[in-house]
Amino acid sequence: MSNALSAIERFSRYPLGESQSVHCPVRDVLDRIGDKWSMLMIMALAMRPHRFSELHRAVHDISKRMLTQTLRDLERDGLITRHVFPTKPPSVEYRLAPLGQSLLDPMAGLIDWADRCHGDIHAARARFDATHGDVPRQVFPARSKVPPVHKKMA
Amino acid sequence: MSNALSAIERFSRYPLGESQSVHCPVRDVLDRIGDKWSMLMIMALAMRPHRFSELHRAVHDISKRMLTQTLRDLERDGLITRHVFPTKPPSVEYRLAPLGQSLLDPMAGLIDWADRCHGDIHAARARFDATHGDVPRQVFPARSKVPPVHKKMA
DNA sequence: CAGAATCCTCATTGATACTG
DNA sequence: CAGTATCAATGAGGATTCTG
Repeated sequence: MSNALSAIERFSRYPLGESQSVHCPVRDVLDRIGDKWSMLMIMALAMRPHRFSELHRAVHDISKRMLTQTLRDLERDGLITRHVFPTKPPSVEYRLAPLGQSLLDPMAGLIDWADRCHGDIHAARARFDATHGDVPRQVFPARSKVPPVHKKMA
Repeated sequence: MSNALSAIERFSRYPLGESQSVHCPVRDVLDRIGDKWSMLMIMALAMRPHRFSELHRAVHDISKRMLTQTLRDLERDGLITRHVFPTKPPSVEYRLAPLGQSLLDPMAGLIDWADRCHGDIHAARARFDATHGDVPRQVFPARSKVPPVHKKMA
């Protein structure tokens, strides 16, 4: 539980700010799996190869548009591979590339953490909401300016 | 490199789709650290406590608005704590809560992965772009409909 | 200094219709 | 089936201004 610091410190040699994710590994990884669907895709494909529709059914609250785009980005980054079988109708299978496999362990660590801690998190959240429910942080009397009429009126 | 599957499978017992991040640990963790700044904050605070402005300088391409909001969310979830020193001018210090500490190891695993693999990823990306540069996926002749004039014309 | 409040823009996503 | 193309809506995030 302390070798984490080594990674943190190694990371901290980067500017940490302003880097356009070119040098900063944190932003790099977040841009890759931090989006809404990539990690779900990786998870599904970790079990076994899936066809397009299978993935759609597995996640089923993703739109076809985002499914296509997410898979395309993952393929582009070399995390998954795409195999087209020229049947009729066509059938396309996606599988985890070795690079994607190498991501499974780090991801599993994160999932384990989420599993262990989501209870504490929800508890903390409930506590926070109960405490700071009102009184946001400081109390600004909200000097009356203009009545909040704020409609763009097409 | 195989105990990852245990986590994956444990995860796969969840519906995987449609869950509003209430039951799905993957979405849970992504909603928490998958945003643009949370992980950076955790990293910075992993080294030592920081004051508001210190964090702003450390990241310095975050706006004060997002800095405030991100810190607030992290505090709400119990990952960091906030200590107000009633000096003049006020000074507020943020530190990692135990719950936040527990996240360091999983995060470090991810950072390590990013460090090791971003080279391969960029290579794969360049390869993909060179290959599929045009010819997106299938070749649709793009039946001429309307010229792509598509400006909202305020 | 450490935020809050307001406004506004653009990127991400969803919905729909179409195709080989 | 496995996408593509287009449009519409949402929401995250930035810029600015104000306060104790």
